[in-house]
Amino acid sequence: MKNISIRDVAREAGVSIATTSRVLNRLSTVKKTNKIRVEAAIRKLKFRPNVSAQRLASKRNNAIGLVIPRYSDIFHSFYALQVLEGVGLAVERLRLDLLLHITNGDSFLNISAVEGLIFSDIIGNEEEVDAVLEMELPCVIMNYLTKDLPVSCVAIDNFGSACKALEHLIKLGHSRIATITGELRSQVAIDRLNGYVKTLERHRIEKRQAYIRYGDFGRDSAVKATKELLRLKDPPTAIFAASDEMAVGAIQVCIENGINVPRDMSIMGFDDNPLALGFSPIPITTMRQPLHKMAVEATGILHKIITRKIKGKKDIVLSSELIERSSCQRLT
Amino acid sequence: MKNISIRDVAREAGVSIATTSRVLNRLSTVKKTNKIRVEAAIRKLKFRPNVSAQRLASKRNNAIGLVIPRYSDIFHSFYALQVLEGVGLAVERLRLDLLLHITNGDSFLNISAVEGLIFSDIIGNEEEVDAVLEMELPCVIMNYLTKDLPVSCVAIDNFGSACKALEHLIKLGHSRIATITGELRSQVAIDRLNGYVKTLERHRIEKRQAYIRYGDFGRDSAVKATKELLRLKDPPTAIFAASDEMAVGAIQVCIENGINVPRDMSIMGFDDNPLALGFSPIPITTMRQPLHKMAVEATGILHKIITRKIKGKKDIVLSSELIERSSCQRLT
DNA sequence: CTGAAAGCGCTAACAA
DNA sequence: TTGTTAGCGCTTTCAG
Repeated sequence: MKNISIRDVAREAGVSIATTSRVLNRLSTVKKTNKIRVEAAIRKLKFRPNVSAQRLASKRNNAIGLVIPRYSDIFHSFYALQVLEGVGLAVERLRLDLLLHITNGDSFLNISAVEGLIFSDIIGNEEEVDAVLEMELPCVIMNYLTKDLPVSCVAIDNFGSACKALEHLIKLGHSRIATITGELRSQVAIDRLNGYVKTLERHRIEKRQAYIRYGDFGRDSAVKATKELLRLKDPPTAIFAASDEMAVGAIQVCIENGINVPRDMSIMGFDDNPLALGFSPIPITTMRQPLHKMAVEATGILHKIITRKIKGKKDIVLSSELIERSSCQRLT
Repeated sequence: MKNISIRDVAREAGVSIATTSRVLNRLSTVKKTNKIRVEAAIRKLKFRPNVSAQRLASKRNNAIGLVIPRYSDIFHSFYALQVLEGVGLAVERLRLDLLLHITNGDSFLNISAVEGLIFSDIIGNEEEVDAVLEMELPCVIMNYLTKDLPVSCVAIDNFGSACKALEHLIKLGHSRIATITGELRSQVAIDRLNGYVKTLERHRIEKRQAYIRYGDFGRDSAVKATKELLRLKDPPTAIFAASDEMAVGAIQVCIENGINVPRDMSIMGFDDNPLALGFSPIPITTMRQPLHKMAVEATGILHKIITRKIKGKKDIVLSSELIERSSCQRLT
């Protein structure tokens, strides 16, 4: 039993290969009766076009690559998952194939297998990005804005989001507001910290060095930081944690120390990460990042670049949304 | 600037196309000097073979597909992530392309784009599995054992793992052991429950219906179940939770109720899921499932089937490992 | 609206 | 060890 090809379908339908190809490609220049006959033949023969041949002949390949850096714990990251899901959904709608490439930078995706690339993050993949750019392969970078590189970016406004978060806390009457930062080697964490600082300045609220504690997005670092904050002679009345995981840690420490959240301490998270929120004793007020949307947008832009509906660089910045739950309260 | 092809390389190197192809494919029948010249030409021209042409000509395509069901929260699942990471790693080592297909069953992966398929789970993809089997496309199913289907399976011995867990608790002197099950529509949850039941029987320990509480793998369900357990006139001294998430919930409830874990209550988890364990106030004793290994094995088997190093069905069952931490204690 | 035919870039006999 | 050449299965002019 050999594989059936377009030839067999053409013969079965009593038309030429060209006509068969036309109905395959939905070209409208086919007489209705012929179209029907071809479609019947396809069904009868269970014909599936050979994508490699299609790609070779058409010089299109209808596939994009998603490259994800291989950190040690990238796969414990809510971020990676949302990206994957968003891109996965988008490619399905766009009817593109998705080639997944998880790399620490030492291997490369075979470039001719895709028409474009999405980098879920630039960190750890700088070289590959450069290489791709040099080959003029369409590409978009997520979660990072660059003015220097001629490449489209889709990112979240972490600075603005942190500002929004702080505004909320201030509006609730807080002025003794601490923050637990994320891993400051990441731009994301820096932006969130800057948002914290700038908003305090804007409101002429005194900044205290002791209120800035350095975390790493993980729960343990927040546990440590929160304990330190509670030991302060003049402890804060609110904590802005740069991640929900850290917010959960902070809440747990407060509870263990008999401090009621939110009555005695307002705690705000960041991410709206259900993985973390599920473990919180009380619902956390947080900033919801449109990660999923970011991924969908990135895929859409890439597709438009590939199909030449966009030329040049196109950046998108998405903003986060305040999700009020019950871990923050008006200062009484 | 047109794309450079093998032709250009051959001309540049002063050899034939065939020879060029040979060095591309690492066929050892090429004279060293020619090999070097070709390699130099490739580098000079920055030549990258066109994979579609290679695939069309060779009838191999060096790509496999991973199909992941699109549950509403598949992407909050530790399971999906471990699978993805494991398969991702394996394909990189095997130098295969990975096509990712996240589906709720209504769309299909273009079969000619891959040489084989891995199903991360059979649930929700029964039809696609059947279709694939019918086309005789190599395929392996993860996390599910079937004797009925002529298809290779790689799964974890959930029954045996649960038995091991119970043995541990019993060895610690417990006999009033409760369990909080997973979502019983899944085979995994059923197997774990059966392991619980069978081990109690084997040790002639009285089974009480009240000690079996039905959860859904999620924290909330365990919170509810644990509260019920604590209200019992004759509460258990140990709880075997079918997931770490549930174990965390159970521990939190105990602590809230002034019950010391592990002194007054031993709690055992399942999964060794760092996402959950990080939120636990105390380190959880649990069963570590080799999910990552399962994914790597599945990829390996698929590759062997494709390359005909294996014929027929080949199943692998992996067992879990007891990870002793501090949420369980000898009954005093 | 249709068909013949020329490739797409590469692999793999086969012959040398 | 090498080169010649016939396809792989499809798309796409181009002429009808």
